[in-house]
Amino acid sequence: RSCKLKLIRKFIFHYKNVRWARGRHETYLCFVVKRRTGPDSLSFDFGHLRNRSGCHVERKKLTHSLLLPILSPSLLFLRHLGALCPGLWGSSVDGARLCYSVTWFCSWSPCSKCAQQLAHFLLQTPNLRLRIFVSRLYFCDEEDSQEREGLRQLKRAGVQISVMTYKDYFYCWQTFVARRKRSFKAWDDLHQNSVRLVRKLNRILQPCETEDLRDGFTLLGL
DNA sequence: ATTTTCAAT
Repeated sequence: RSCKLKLIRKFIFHYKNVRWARGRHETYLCFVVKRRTGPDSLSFDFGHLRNRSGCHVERKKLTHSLLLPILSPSLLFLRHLGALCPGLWGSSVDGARLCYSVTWFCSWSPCSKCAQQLAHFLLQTPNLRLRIFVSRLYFCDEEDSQEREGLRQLKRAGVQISVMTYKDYFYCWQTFVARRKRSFKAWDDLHQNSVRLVRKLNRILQPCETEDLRDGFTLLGL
C-alpha cells in the first residue's frame, strides 16, 4: 500500500508540467504496445521505464554525452523492443510483416542524441508506429537548440509528438499508477502549462511543416 | 523579474 503511495508521489512529481521543473533529475517513460491487426489493434503490453545509471564502472570511462543516450528510457525501450514486439523483424507466413503501434508518455522530451538514434531506427522499421506524448520539453528554450532539431527529426521520421494534456495524464493515472483506486486530481495550472507547451511545441515543429510544404512545391514544379 | 533540465557530489 505504501508502495502504491510512493508510485503516486513519483508520478505527480516527475510528470508535473511545471514551468521550472527543479530537481527532476530522472526521466520516466510509460508505454503501451499494441499489435495492429487490420483496422483494429489489440493491446499487447504496457509498463514503465526509468533511466538507469547502473553501470558505475563504465560511468567513469564514458563521457556524459556518450552515457546519456545509452541510459535514457527511450533507448532502454529499444533494447527491450524485441521482447515487447515479438516478430517485429521476422517475416510472417503470408509475407506481410507484423505491425506494432507504440505509445510513450515521457516526463521529459528526448534529448537530441536519443531523437537522432530513434529517428534513424524508425526509418528502418516502417512496421513500427510510434506516438510520443511528453510532459515537459527538455532543453528547448534556445531557438537553435539541438533538442529542438531532434524533435523535428523525429517528426520527419513519422513520429507523432504531442504535449500531454489532462486526458493524457488521466489515462496514465488509470493505466500505470492507480488503477481505479483513487481518481486523478489535476494540479494547479495543469491546463495552463499544457496549453503553453502545446504552443511551444507547435512553434518548434512549424519549420518542419514549411519544409514539407517546400518539398511538395518542388515536387509539383512550383 | 526570476527560477530548470535523463546530476554530481
